[in-house]
Amino acid sequence: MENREIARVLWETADLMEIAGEDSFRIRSYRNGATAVEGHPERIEDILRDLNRKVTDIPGIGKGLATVLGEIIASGSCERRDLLLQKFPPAALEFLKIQGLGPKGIALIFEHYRINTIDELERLCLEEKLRVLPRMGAKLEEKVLRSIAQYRQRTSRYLLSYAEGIAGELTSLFREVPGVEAVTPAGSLRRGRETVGDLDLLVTGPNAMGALERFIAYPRVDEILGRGENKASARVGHEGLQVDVRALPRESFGAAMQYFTGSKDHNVAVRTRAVRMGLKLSEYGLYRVEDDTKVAGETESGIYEALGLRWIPPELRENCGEIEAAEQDRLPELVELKHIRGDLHMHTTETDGRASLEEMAEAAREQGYEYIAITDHSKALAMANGLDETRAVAFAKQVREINRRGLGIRIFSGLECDILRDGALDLANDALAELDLVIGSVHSHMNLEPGEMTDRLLRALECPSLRILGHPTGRMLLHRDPYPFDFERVVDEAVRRGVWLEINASPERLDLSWAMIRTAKSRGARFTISTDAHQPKHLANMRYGVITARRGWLAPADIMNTLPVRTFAAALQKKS
DNA sequence: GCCGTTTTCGGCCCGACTGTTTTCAGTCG
Repeated sequence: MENREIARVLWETADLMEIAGEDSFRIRSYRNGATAVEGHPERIEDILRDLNRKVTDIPGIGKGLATVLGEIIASGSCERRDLLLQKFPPAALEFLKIQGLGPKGIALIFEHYRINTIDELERLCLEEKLRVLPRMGAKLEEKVLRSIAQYRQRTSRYLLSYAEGIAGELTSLFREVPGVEAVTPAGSLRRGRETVGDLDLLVTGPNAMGALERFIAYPRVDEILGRGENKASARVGHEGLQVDVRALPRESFGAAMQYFTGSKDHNVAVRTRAVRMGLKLSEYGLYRVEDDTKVAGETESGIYEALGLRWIPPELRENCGEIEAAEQDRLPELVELKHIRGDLHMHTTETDGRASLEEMAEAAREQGYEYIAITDHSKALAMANGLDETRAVAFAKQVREINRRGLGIRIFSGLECDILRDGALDLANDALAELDLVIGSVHSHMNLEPGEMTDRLLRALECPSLRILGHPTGRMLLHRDPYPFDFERVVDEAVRRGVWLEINASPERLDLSWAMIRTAKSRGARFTISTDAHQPKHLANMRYGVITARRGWLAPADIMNTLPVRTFAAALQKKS
C-alpha cells in the first residue's frame, strides 16, 4: 500500500471525526500524521514489516497512530473510521467539499434529515428546508446550491499529478508483459493539461493484447466498463479515474498517438489540412485519397512531416497557432526541466514547512540546482508563524553567514510577503530591502470586487522591494476559482516595474494558467517557475511548472531561474 | 493523539468574515 493511500484514509478519518464532533486536538494529530505519512520518503508498509524499525521514529506518529497504520495496511481501513462510517452516510465526506458547509453544519443536517447523496442535499435547499434549522438561513441555501453546481463540474476531473501517478503505475505494469514494446499515455495527460478527465494508454508490440489481460486482472481496477479485443476500459483506484487501454499494431502507433493525444480542436485543424492536400488522416494512418495508399502512420513525426509541418510538442496542441507556427518553422524552443537552475519559492520549519533550511538546501543540491531562495511566510499568516520585521532581518543576516560558510549551493534570502487587503505589503520597506528576493502573494480577502482586487495588486507592485508576484490568481485546481481582476493591467504594470510573474508549480495550483502565461508573454512579462515546496519531496514538482510553462509557449529566455547563478544574482540587483 | 518534560500531564494557532444573531458560532484560510 502506498503512503499516499494510507494518508488518504487518515484524512478521511479525521474528517469523519470532525463531523462527529470529536476532540479537535486528536483530529489534528490524525491530520499531522497524514501529512507525515504522505511526505515520508520511504514506504510506511516497509518500515512496519521491518522488525528493527519503528514508525514512531517519524515525527507526528506516536503509539496510537502506529496501531492505526497497522490496521490500515492490513485492512485498508481502521476501526475508528469503520465505526464512524456506520454512523454517517459515506456521502458525509463529499458534503465537506461543499463550500459553506462545515462539519457542524453537516452534523446538524444529519440530525434532522436522513439524506445520503448530494442530490438529496440539493433538494433540501430547493425545498427551503435548511433555513428552518438553527443558525441556517436562505443565504446559506443559496451558497450551498452554488457550491453543489461547482462541485459537480469539477468532480469529473483529476489533478494532472494524480493521473500521472496512475499512468506511471500502469505503464510499468504493462512493460513487464513479454511482447509489449511501447506504452504511452495520450490525451490531456500527454498534453500536460492541469487537470485530466480520463486516461488513455496506448500499447504496442507483438503481444500488446497481453497488456489488456494484465490490466483487467490488476487489483486496483475497481469496475470494468468494457473490454474488447483491442481495448479495455475500467475505473482505477479509490477515486475511480477512468482508464482506457488500447492495443495497437506498430504500423499505426504514430497515427494513434497523434489521434488520441488531441486536442480535438488541434486534430480537426490537422485533418482539415490533410484533406486540402488530398490526404486523409485517421487513427490508423495518413492515406492518399485517390488510391488509398498509406503515406505515414508508424511515427507521429512522420505524419506531421507528410503534412508539411514540423513535429509539434503535445503541450502546444490546442489549435492556438501551433499549426501555423509549425508550417513556417517558427515553433518556439520550449523550456525543459534541465534548463531550470534554481527554485525560488519554498518554506521551512521557520513557518509552515516541514524541513529545515539545511535539509531543503541539501534536497535542492541533489536536484542539481545551483541556487535556491528560501521564502517563508510573513507575519499576516499568524497560523503559519510568519516572520515579522525583526525575524526577517535576522534571517537575511543568517543567510549571508551561511553563504560565507558555503553549503554547496547558493542561498538567497527571501520572503513570501502577504499582500494585505489594501495592497500594502505585510512588512515595512526597510526590512524587505534587507532580503535578496521578495515574493508578494495574496492569501486573504480573495473575494474582493474585481476593481478592488486590481487596485490592490497594482499598489503591491509599487513596493520597491517586490520582485515576484506569487501564485498570481490564487486558484486552487478543482477547488477554488481564480479571484477576478484586470489581469492585463496588472501584467503591464509588472512589466513596467520589472516584477516577474511566478508560475507556481504546485500541482494543486499551477498558477498562472497556460493561457494567462501566453497573454503575459505577449505583453513582455518575465517569469519564474517555483515549487512553493513545504518539504523536500515537493521540489520534484518543478516538472509540472515546466509543463505549464511549455503550454504557455515559454522558452528558457523567458524564465529567470534558467539563468546561471551569477547572472541571476546580477538580475536580482537591478530592477528596471 | 502527539510531544516533551517542569517525566505521566497539560498544552497544542488564530484572526477575519459571514450570516445568523441580539452577543456569537461556524467556516475559512
